[in-house]
Amino acid sequence: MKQESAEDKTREFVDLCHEHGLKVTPQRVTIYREIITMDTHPTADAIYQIVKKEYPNISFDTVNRTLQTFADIGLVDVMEVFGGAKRFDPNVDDHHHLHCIRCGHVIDFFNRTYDELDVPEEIQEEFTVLGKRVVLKGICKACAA
Amino acid sequence: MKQESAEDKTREFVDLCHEHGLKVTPQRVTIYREIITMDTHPTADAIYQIVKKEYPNISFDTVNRTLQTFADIGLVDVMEVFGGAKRFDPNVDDHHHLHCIRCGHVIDFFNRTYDELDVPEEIQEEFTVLGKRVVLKGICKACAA
DNA sequence: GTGATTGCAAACCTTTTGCACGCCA
DNA sequence: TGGCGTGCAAAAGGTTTGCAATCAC
Repeated sequence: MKQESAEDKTREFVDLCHEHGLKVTPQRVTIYREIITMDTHPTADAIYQIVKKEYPNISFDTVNRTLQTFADIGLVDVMEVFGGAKRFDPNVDDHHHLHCIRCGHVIDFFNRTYDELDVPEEIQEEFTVLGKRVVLKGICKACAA
Repeated sequence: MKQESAEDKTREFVDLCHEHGLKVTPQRVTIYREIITMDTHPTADAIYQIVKKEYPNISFDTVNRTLQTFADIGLVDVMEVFGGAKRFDPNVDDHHHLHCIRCGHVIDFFNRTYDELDVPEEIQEEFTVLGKRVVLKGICKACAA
């Protein structure tokens, strides 16, 4: 979790685009700048609604396609959801999820022990593990009340 | 994992329906009998295609609504998916998932250590944990080849 | 200049809703 | 018999696709 200035972030973004042969368009920059400040798991439409304020002419398709592109280059994750619209996770650092089965919300949490979970030999033989996540299912405080 | 005869299973199902005030209809019995034999994570449509063979007049809606009903009474789980159609998990025992980011398939696996993972105090204070699952993200053997 | 990207529209897929009929309890 | 459950049809919601115009390199 290092602090970076907005310019650093933008430079990083430009580099990443070039690495993957992607053009740096104002639409992509705007979307990028919006999502990196989010700590929720927005749908494409939610991002579209926010980006539209700064860039009124942008189309939903551009936002949606850009998010797919960002997912392809590892800039965002596509989240596991339980029905409904696809959600994107701007936080690609190791983290875990609390999933409230009542309201459906997914809350991020961090836990070093879970990050360092051992993967059994027999699974590593059959499957190349790239990341791991613990999902806790239950009832959040708001819903319990 | 105890073995049970088909009649045992059906009796169990009838009991469960009565417990929840649900009527035992031939459609529900047929769907139930089909899904308990599955070890995959079918979509509603996949189940519809299979059930239709045995019960040609059944409608997709009935299958879909029945699956929701089954999910409500804990007979199946609604799976977390990464876009696309909702998937149902007929296996409600504790288990974990391998998620192949290339083909999108999700493979079940069982692991006692993961089942017994400790949940940190500070989370239990904020969140009533009902279940836990480890999701390993990576590349499956078929896709690696 | 040229190929990637955008914006628009239509198509597609899945899920949800409303309603009349039928069947289980 | 009463009310839940079913089947059909339409609507809604989200994603994908095709194409012409535009823009970054």
